[in-house]
Amino acid sequence: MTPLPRAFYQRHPAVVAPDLLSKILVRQVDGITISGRIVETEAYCSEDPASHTFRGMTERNKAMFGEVGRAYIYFIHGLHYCMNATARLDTAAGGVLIRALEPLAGVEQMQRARGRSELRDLATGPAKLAQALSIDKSLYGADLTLEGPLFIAAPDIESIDPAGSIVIEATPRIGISLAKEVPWRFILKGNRYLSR
DNA sequence: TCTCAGATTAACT
DNA sequence: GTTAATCTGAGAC
Repeated sequence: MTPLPRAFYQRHPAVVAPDLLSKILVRQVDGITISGRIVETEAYCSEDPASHTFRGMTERNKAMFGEVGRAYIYFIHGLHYCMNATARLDTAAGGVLIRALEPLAGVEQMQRARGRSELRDLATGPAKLAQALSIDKSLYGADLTLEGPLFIAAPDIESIDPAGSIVIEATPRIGISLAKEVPWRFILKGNRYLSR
């Protein structure tokens, strides 16, 4: 499992987001490895009215103004965490929201953390996957390019679907009130583990 | 398909 | 001080 290099994230979020599909999000905690295939992402940048960074830097969003390839984690609606990978090029700030995972390793740990057994109920949404992987503010700013507690890796060559049936579709983003028409949500079309 | 509770962060008045 | 937010789960219909 080799982490994606820093340069991967030194591109516009709308380029990084579709490229993150089929990559592996890895969480290592208490000697347990939890991982999942990324099947749904959304891009946000500082020129984007729907982004947390549109109105400038705050204590909460500062990660998206800093080094790329790090975790931006925020608390939403009073009880859920969501996770972004910071990414940008020629914008003041940017990030890619990881919205859904297909469970690979550590399924039992995910089931424990979520309190549910259904595979399709473990990480099929941004706050669900954060809960399944025990992601909270202690991982804010974690370096995703090093094999640490949280990183993103390219899949092993033998785990790539030989049929090559990967179809990426771009759609409008979910749960935002501005810039609703911008097609910056990217999904592996037909995957069973999308958030909807 | 809809509504609502849950209860932090930050923008806005 | 008020409101809306990159959301989920449960319950009404």
